[in-house]
Amino acid sequence: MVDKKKEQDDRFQLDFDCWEKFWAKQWQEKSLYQGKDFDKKKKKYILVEFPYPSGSGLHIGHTFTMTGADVYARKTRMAGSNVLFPMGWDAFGLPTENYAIRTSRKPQDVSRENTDNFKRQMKKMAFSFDWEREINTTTPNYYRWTQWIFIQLFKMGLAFKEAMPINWCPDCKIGLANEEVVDDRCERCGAQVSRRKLNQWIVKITDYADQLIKGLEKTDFIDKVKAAQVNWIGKSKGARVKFSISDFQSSDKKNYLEVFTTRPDTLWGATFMVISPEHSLIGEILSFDLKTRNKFELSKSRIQEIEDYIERAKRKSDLERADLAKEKTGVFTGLYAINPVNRKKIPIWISDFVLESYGTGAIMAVPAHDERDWQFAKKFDLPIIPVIKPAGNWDFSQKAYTEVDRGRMINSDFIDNFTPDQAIKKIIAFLEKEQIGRKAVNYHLRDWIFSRQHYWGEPIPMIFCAECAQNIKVKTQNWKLKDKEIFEKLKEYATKEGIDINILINNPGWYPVLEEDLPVELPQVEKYEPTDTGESPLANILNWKKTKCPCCGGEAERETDTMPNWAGSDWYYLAYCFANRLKDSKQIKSKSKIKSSQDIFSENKDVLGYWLPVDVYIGGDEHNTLHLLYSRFIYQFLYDLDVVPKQYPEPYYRRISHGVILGDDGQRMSKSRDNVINPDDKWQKYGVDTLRTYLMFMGPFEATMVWNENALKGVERFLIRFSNLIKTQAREDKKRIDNRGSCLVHQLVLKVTKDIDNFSYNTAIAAMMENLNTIFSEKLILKREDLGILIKLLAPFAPYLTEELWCRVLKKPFSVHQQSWPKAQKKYLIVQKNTIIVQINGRLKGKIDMDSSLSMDKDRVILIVKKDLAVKKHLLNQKIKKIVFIPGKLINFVVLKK
RNA sequence: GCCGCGGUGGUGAAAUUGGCAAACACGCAGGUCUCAAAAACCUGUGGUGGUAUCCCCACCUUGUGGGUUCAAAUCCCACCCGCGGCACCA
Repeated sequence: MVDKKKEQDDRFQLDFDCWEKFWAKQWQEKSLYQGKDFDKKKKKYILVEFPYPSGSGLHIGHTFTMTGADVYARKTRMAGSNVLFPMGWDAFGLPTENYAIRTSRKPQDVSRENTDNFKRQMKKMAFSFDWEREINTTTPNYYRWTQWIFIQLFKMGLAFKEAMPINWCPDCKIGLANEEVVDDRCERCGAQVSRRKLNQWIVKITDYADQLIKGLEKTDFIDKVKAAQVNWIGKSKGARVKFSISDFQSSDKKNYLEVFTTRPDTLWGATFMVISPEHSLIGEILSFDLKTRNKFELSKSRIQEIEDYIERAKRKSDLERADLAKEKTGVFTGLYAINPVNRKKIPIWISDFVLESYGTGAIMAVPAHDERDWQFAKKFDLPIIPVIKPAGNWDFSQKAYTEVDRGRMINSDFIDNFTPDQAIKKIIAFLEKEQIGRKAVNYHLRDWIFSRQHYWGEPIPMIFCAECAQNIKVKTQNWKLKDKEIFEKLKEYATKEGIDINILINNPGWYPVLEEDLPVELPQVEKYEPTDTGESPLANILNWKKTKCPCCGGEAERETDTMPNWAGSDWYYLAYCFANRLKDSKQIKSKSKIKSSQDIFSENKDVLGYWLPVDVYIGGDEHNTLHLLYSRFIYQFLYDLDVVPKQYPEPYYRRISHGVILGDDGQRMSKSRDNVINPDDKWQKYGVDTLRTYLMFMGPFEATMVWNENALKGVERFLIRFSNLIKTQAREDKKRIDNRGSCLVHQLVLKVTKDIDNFSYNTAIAAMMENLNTIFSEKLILKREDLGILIKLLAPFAPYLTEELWCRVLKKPFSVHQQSWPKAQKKYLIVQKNTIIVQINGRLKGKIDMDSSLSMDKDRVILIVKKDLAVKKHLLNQKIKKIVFIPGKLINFVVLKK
């Protein structure tokens, strides 16, 4: 043991083990890093995504990201801001539940252990989080408000239950959101996803699609993130157009097909229509009686063909259906539609390239001007009628012409000769006037499936009363039979709870849990195994499930689904602002009855107003379209509810993407590849400061980087040299000091400050290394105060070492992390000498150092240059045509080429 | 296909308001120290060629090909490649 220690000392010369323990204790006792509500200093809310505390502990990626955030937070704090830099736990989730099932333990216990481990590691890494504000999404005091938000969504008509074909993972036994399915496989376990129809809570995020796009304007997200979100929402502008169906009326008296198109200008070119295999019209067709079948020439074999096609489409996976390379398939329905602009009869086909979930599930096909329609027309020999004349020659039998900004309309009646752009405006006006269509927009964004059939999540705080449901359904179906008593009761309830009665009618039997009864706590259970029936394990806990109807008082049942993982992280950045008040929300609850308006957000509007918005949000690209979009949506919703401050409609101002660290083989780290870097091993071997500084030196903060242990040793060398400099010069006899040292140090202050502000940590460290090299090679002696400045500049990166050097070597007062960030002093920034670059025809021929005042004067520079031996020879026998002079920088002689 | 980002030594990279390409670090080579090794320190290190084995000089070099300019890694045009996201979205 002793030998090992000694060996380490000899080898590293950094006694990090000793200081880390010592200073960690000091910091803990003094709690240096608290953000102070309402402090007069400028506030800065610096947020890094909170982790899911998995069993394997903090991995190197977390360490990297959080170090980056911590450096920024530490520097900002030293520079005089009141910094809020909090941390918490996004602890609901499947891995914990699965682990708990495997080991027959409680998820609560497993989660607590993981959280403790993460926290220990973060403290070791010296992340300057404000631990007073720690939050955990799985504590009832926290998810009480996650549930409250859900209830508000319901009350505003943005949450409803509906039978939805969902992506079902047979391994996890859980319904997945579209976002959780990657290439037709479960994002988590990789199992092939199948489709199931289940009753699911749906949140209407699509209602906020426009607002979510528009809100981006106000933020300072990097382009990549903005683009990803806009792309994900996928807004298209166009028109909805009604095509009547020839000789047909559906059971609900509809005799038309409505389509969405972005190209209403090409309406005259529509030669057929296509509906999705899930379209409701198909059900009608298949249930035709014999007479009707004959009318539409629907022979037995044709009906069979349609049935087969639909059956095949059902079995196809989304991936197969989306395969662009495959040939178009389809089947004719026997029905015809009437093109509303030219009264032409066009056939209606079924094909799986039309998606039920986008637009109206039906399209008008314009094969001359749409690639897919063209392919379909070619396959089934349907007519291709051009309605735009391209600028040049175009062979429509070879390819569709899809441009909008060039060409002229033809074959199109009153819009002939217009450009497609102009034609779109004309035709929309026409459609609206004739009431056969209207301007419309569509989004790729789908509504958010909010139900999960698992134990370890927030219970959805809803109650279902079968009795009420039955009554409401009867009532709405047959208004005359309305039961006055039930209606009055419903009305009374609706008024008391502030819910629009129509919402209750649209969701028969569903009521939110009374807000004063929140949280709906997860019951302690024996078994967490998910069931194969599509029901949550909570469904088996009968005494928990059983409750009273908030409306009629009769027997009712709780919703047993839980919320998705994203729910808790939707508002966590708000929770940090009032984390201390979250802790005693139990007390608030017991305080008589709270009014429904007294939610925790409204109550804390002042403190939210102080801290919001998040100034810098650091996180991974994988959350750009999911977490970031969901949480912006929830914030916008709360904003519209008027429970958060009105000053700024977005939660986050700036978004920074962090990079990824690959294993030393250049591959993504994974256990199977055995290339995982464990931060614990590294700090034990090299110390926390070396690890932190290395992580920041590896490359640009947002880049993908490869782990290189040798480079880490290089950083270690730098820290050793740095501490040697401070140690030797702290005791140095200070007689030989000149200004050169101070000039270098103050220039470094400028550089490091700017670089940290731009998250350009690698160049900040490079500059410090360069500075150190210069000090050594020029054998400069630094003033004590300059040594102090160097320590402060390094402090955000290497907090332990710099504290040691500051307090114990320079003997300055504790703590370096509470010192003010150095400012570059003008008197040290005045440059005495300039290097003039001498070029001939733009090629470097020499450099001449001269007094900076001289270097600004063209004639004098020319004189000096012409005298300089090294340069002079290049100018002999040359005819100078022109001289380009940049004062203080460069002189370029343009000479005639021989 | 669409959107976004990128392509610079042996490696990670720096330089992006046009003005010294390769800072800083790794690696490598040589040296000092040592019985030896490690560590540490010092020196060198883009390529090709030239009476180049010493300083020296010329030319070439930032994915490819053009262009603008006194001057281009940086600006413009065309193309190639890589990464990430979306994708039969009407």
